[in-house]
Amino acid sequence: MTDKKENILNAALELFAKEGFTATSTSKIAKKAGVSEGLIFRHFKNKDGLLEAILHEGEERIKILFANIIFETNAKKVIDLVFDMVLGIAASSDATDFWKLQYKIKWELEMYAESKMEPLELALTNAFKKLAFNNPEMEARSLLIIMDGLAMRYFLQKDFDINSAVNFLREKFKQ
Amino acid sequence: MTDKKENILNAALELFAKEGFTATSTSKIAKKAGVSEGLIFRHFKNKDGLLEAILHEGEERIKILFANIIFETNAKKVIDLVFDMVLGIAASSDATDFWKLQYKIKWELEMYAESKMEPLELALTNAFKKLAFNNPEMEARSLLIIMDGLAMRYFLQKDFDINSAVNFLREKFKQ
DNA sequence: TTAGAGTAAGTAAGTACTCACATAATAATT
DNA sequence: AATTATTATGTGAGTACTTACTTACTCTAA
Repeated sequence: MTDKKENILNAALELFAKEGFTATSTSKIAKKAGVSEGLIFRHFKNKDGLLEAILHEGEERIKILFANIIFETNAKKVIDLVFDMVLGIAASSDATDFWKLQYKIKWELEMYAESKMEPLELALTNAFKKLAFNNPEMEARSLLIIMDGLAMRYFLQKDFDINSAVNFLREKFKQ
Repeated sequence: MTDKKENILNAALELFAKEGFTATSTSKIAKKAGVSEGLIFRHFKNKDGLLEAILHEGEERIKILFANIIFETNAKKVIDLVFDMVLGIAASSDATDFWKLQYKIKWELEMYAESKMEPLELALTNAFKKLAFNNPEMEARSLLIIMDGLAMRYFLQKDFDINSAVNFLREKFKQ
């Protein structure tokens, strides 16, 4: 991958996350990346292709992030790691941009990729089963719903205290 | 309010909720509403003004919806009514469009109006206090976070079973 | 020498918005 | 009551500008 191609991907990620996909023009991306507008179309065919490339890179990233949780055998730790993941995203500004884009795209283009979350949901179900919860499937699903709620607040509500919210909810899943 | 003005508001609500604010052009709205494009600007000054008018109508609607919950004195019922509200939104297709817009706009324009939810959060805090929960503030906040998570899934995940999710989570807040 | 990386200057189709003008409803004045 | 003046509602054709995308071209490295 050439430098300029990477510049385009970085600039697009940042702008899409900040302004949204439709509101970000290819000329804005080119300017930010320091390249000619035509180069975007040389490398990615069209604007959709550029988004696809970013999302594809993202999938790899998500896989790696999830792998650490999925391969954990201690049930209690699995649940804890999911909460830690949220705090981890909030701690890294690079990860924040990336995850914000994931959510923004979900709302703007209405493409909820359930399959992406499936392995995590399965790992959680298994963990709750081990801990003898009497509805492990729903318990796992609920936890992921809560994650979405937390993410939403974190990204959109300026003064949101994610740490205290995460720690409180963590306790709710302990007994 | 004239018929044509109302047509514009309805068409815009539907299109904004479906396609997003930026992605919806004023010409599309005019066509759907069956009016000339110029009339939009006569009535609402500009595209932002049109959105503002829709959002303002929405605020009144939210106030009415919340009032029923806030004036409930039975603590257990307050919590139950919040869950009922979510199911109510899912049951009415008209309410669905309206609430979907609220969320879409949040993400697209990144304006999270915390103040809108404040009275509801207060009522919930009070309810949890009455029920002797030992962190009623966080309990209330968590419930609203969960509502956001539920809304997100309902609007974006096609096969999401909101009824079973709501009923399961309802139980979690009972003891 | 040939393919990929890169650019500047285009393109047609849209974008939000304006303006001159027509008509309908309301108010004021005879 | 009848006429006039004034506003509010509505339109169609236009505006300047932006949009995603193309094309013809140059440069560079293998």
